[in-house]
Amino acid sequence: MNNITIKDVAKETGLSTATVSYAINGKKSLPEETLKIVFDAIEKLGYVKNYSASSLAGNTSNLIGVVIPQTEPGKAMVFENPFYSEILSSIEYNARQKGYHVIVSGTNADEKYFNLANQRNLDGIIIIGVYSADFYEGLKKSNIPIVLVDSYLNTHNYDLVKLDDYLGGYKATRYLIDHGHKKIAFISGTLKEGGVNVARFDGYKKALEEAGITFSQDLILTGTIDFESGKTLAQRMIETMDNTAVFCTADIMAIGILKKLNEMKISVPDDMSVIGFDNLNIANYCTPGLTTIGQDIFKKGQKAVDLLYKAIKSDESKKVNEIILPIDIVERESVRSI
Amino acid sequence: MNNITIKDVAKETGLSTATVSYAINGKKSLPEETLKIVFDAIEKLGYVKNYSASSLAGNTSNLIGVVIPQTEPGKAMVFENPFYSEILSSIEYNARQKGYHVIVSGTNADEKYFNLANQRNLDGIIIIGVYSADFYEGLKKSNIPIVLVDSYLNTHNYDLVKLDDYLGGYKATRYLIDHGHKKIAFISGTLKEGGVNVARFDGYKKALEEAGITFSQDLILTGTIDFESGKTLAQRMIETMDNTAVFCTADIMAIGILKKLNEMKISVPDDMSVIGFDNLNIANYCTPGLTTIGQDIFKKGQKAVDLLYKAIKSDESKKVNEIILPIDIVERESVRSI
DNA sequence: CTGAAAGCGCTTACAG
DNA sequence: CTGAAAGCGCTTACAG
Repeated sequence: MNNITIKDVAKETGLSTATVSYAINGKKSLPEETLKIVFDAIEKLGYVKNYSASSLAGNTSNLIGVVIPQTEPGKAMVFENPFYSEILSSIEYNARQKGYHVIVSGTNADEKYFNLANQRNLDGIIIIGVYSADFYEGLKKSNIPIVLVDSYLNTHNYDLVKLDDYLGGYKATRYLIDHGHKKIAFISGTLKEGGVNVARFDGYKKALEEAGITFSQDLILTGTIDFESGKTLAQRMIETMDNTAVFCTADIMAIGILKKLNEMKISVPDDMSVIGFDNLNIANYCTPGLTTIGQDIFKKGQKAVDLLYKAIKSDESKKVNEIILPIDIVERESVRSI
Repeated sequence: MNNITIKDVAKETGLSTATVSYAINGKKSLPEETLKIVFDAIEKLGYVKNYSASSLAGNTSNLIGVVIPQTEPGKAMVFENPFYSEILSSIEYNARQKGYHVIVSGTNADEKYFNLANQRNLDGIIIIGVYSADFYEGLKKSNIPIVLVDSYLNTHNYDLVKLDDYLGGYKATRYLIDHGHKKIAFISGTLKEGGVNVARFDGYKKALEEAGITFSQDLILTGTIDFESGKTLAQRMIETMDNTAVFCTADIMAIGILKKLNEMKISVPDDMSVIGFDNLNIANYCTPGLTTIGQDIFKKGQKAVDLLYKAIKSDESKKVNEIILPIDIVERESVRSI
């Protein structure tokens, strides 16, 4: 308590608090000498900036918010899908390198989030996934820089980073076709407008069409993006289809499929080929290893932070940046040729 | 921008900012009428509290910090072990219910963390795992309430929540013994003083002793708590021991063991029985399902928040609280009788 | 190149 | 029961 403040540094150096502040924030170019004096004193006294004060006075909080979808409104366990913990980890790391702290909040992503943004005077927000129109409207009221991750819904012209999901869907399906499969099921989370699943679905259909395979709605199954839903849909798949392969748009669901098939004594890949999407760590952990469409989640987080940082720093220049990260097939053991 | 402030509310209601503040914070008991007037105005104007200002003026930030161990100093990917994302999720959720936001930071848990605590004026800190003496020293300087999770190193008398790790180690080993195993390997992360592994190790030895089985150092292997290390140690285990079962003190490592054994064509549980610790989601995802010592991670996070909240609110009354959560065996398919 | 001073939006003794 | 006012620790025009 009774902390070292900028005043103490001023006293110690014989300079004014203004000069100390200028030195710390590098907003005015001060002579080398002055800088050294200030930084020496800071070092000596062990001064650290009080962000509450700085945020109040200057309207920069060095705090960024990350919005992550929740399975159910108001619930915990935002991280049941490891994709989110992996990307959050990357965001936190990259933000830290730039001097920002991260507030994750399971706040229902509705108008309410706008409150958090104001209460904490967030410098920027990274939004992962797709939300209701209300949510974006609410945020629009503030002028906080925003970066969208994995969203095709961008009526507000925010910066965004995503994958070529269409290509991913295409490649996954094509990979199965190249391995001789013709009856290929498609399992995913809800086909929500603006979400990644729709794009992946389109890629799936394109690959089918290109190979002269007739698309059938009977091979399509959707649920929620979690392990249990994967299990449930796997069972339904076995009961209602005679497919030889399945493309599942989320590894966490694909793992559920693997598990259920194993329980049903259906061998992967001997009796059924499975390909996922994400290349989560668990795709590597499970047995058989899951062949999947790999994305670089660390880089995704990094790019999101980079874009946000630029937007925060440059206020103006509202040209929209869109970064599309590459995807690749990661071959493991869950697909076989027939 | 140009936000609604307490002043606007004061103007709207014809009261002073002091009264509005009192109403919001409920620190003085105001007449029902006044409260209603204030809250109606707040509702009408859409006022939200500016936490920066509140933190500056009042020294309560409604912000809590969570310290999570890092595999390597300064690195990202704090969440390679899903245990951390699971407990963080619980902490965030429970903190939110009480009106707190959470800052996770991969800050190296050294003296530096003290800076974060000051910069952000944290109301409290939850520390998961065991750190260097420096770290605790640094924190001691502030008077911020702290709750330790999974630590036996408590020279500073902080509140803490943990498991009966000794009992867990005992039960796991006993379970294997009851299934006819006598040569039981022990695999864990570093046996760091004050950490959970030491306690689990003691439980392991106790069970052995009780069953009249001679302890052998040759059956002990330690590494880092991650998937890859699990794989590596599994190989070493197979090459150097003739055990029939292994107790691994972390599911994430046990999953690595399962994977490597599968690669080596050693069947679990036919050729080798494996029991883990944690009951992570992935213990359920993998095949065969991992039998493990289950802990309630959600509750662990919840209790940590509860203790912290009490400590924040009650300033005084420095009696140390210690909560020990129960553990249980979760039976799946990775252990067989011999 | 540097400083005096106002102000950011709250909280809280203190007075009435 | 309510209000005037000081103060928390910064930042930033403005002046010199």
